[in-house]
Amino acid sequence: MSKKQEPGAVVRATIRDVASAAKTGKTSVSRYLNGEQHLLSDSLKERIGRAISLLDYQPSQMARSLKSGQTRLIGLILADITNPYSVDVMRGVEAACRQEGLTLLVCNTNNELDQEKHYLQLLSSYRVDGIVVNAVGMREAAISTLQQANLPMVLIDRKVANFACDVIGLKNVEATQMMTDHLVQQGFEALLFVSEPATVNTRFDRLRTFLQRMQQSPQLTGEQGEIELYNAEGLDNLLRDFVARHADKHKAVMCVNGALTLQVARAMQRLNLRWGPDIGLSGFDELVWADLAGVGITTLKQPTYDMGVAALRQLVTRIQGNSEPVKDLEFSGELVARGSTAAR
Amino acid sequence: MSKKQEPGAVVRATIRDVASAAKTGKTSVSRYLNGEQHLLSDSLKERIGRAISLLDYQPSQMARSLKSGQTRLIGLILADITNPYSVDVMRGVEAACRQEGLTLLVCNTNNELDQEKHYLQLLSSYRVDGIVVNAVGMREAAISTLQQANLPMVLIDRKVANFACDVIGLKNVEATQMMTDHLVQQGFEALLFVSEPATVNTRFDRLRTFLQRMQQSPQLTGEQGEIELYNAEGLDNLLRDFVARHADKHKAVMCVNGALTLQVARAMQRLNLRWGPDIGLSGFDELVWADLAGVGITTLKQPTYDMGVAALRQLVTRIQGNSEPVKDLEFSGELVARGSTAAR
DNA sequence: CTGTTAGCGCCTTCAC
DNA sequence: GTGAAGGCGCTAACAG
Repeated sequence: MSKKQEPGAVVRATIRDVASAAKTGKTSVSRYLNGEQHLLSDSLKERIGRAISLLDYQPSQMARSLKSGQTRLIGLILADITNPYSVDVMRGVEAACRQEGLTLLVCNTNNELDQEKHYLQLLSSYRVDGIVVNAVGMREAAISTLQQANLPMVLIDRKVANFACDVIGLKNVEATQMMTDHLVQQGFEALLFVSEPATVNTRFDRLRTFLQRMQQSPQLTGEQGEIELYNAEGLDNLLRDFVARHADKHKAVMCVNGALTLQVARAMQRLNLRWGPDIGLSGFDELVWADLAGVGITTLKQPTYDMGVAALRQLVTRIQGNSEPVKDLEFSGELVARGSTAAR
Repeated sequence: MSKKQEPGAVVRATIRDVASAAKTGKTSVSRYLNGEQHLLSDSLKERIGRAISLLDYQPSQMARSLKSGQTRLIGLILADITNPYSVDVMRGVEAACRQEGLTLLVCNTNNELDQEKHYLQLLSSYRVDGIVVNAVGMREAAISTLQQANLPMVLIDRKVANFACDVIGLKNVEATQMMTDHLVQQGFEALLFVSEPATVNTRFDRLRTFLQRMQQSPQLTGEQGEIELYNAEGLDNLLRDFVARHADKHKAVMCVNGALTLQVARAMQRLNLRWGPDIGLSGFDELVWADLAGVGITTLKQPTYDMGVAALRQLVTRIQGNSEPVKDLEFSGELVARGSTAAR
């Protein structure tokens, strides 16, 4: 009698089927599969090989991992896969995985905490060897529960409060100073730092550094604006107001990340403000289209690929038992000056 | 004696540990976990709950799936996660998964056949319930082996030769005609269709349709150029040559996909050709920056999100046992006319 | 209400 | 060279 067959549950040959088809025991098949073929006689190898391809047999990783406790799987949790930054980092992680013989599984949390929790749970319950996380928020406990679970983890870009974990990120202070100084040197007198709500430390660090730096030049104006990414009207108002209040000064806007730079550029277009001639514009994160938009948009490029590689390497050392104190691995960014911040 | 502990293999409490900590049997714990709590006495529930949180117990999905044969997991294989098209589709797939209570695992093949094979194997061996695939190439057998394995699959955008499978894609003929007609109506007389090598049917279909359509207007010139995505020099030459040979005509370039549109825009910038004033430019796939680049770039927008949703829904019907003949689900695109194809 | 038992598919001693 | 037996963590009869 055939065994219970739920719809969608696919019938697969098992090692036992192969064994009986090859008129041998499971052990020999297992040996055949695990590179111990030198222990088998030629005729047996032959029979097993034939049986495998006949039955289209594929060993169940599920069962294998259950036995071994190891999966050679790495999880990558991304807060927003729409963000080119994330994708670029991912490519680094991926390349490093390949080199280590690990397989990468990617999960997108869509900036939702629920999803983050869900995927963290899932990956953990599937016993991945480690997880690289670009967290949604910084004060969330979801992630912490897994720390106890002793599952190796590495954070990317964003830290999580009360969670001791290696973090790979940008030298935010240095980068923000570079960018601020650049704008000042180019002759801008009133600067607006636009950020999404500072729910992650990265945004906060950049803002803080910007404000500190501006305090060193009292003759200049440094302002901040906070805006939700897709609040177009609010952004228009923010910019309009900023421009109006500094009609007689050279003005520039600095965006906390690439996603926001896009929105600000759109807003400027709506307001008939040309970046370059009319107003300065710069933003964190490189954009593939930065050269194509008007006179070009100045960006602060992060070594995303290298950061991804570094994240995975660090994770691997943890997986291998490295128990040094956690550390921050910070990378320097590079200012790519373009027409949007040309000297006045 | 503690059991053998490889580095990186994490110690986890098992259901047995919980059972003994709660002074009960595994079954009760299992029941507790699987929502059959009404069968348990309050005191037992209490004890089990305490034991679970004390030991920080997390059930092993590996073992669970091994038992049930079901994973509620869906795999998504993307040829190029760098491509916004793919990411947009993915968001649709993801949303639909969530609605169905499925979990999505994403794999990026980086346009490498090896990787595609690897991930196909992997997902299959982990017994995912189904796979959505954006294949690397169209004449590859790797994917076909899994067909026999009876694993539900749906293809996105690209077909695979000799592989009977549902395909979700664009109405390429209709879309190409729309775009071609648009360029003709706008007064362009010499059109160049630029494509990456036609290793996937989508590119081929679009090219074919373009050429057919151009034959209907013998007074116009329709040419084609094939170029590798990152061959900048070759692309420059291609464009330069095209422009030179049609010095006296209104010229336009049509790009087979979004990634190529970006490269062509860059090339035009290098050659000091302004899209709009100097030469027409249009491309398949919407681009977030299409409005920001000069006078704007005309695109053919695909309903990517809806396509992702449709792909998953179709996959789910297959998982549930739907055995209708395979079908092509084709979606209409939308021409978004911008300054780059303004009438001459 | 609760516990015992028998596998899911695989790998790994251990014995022949 | 080869195979039988036990167990990885879990669920689902089947008894009490």
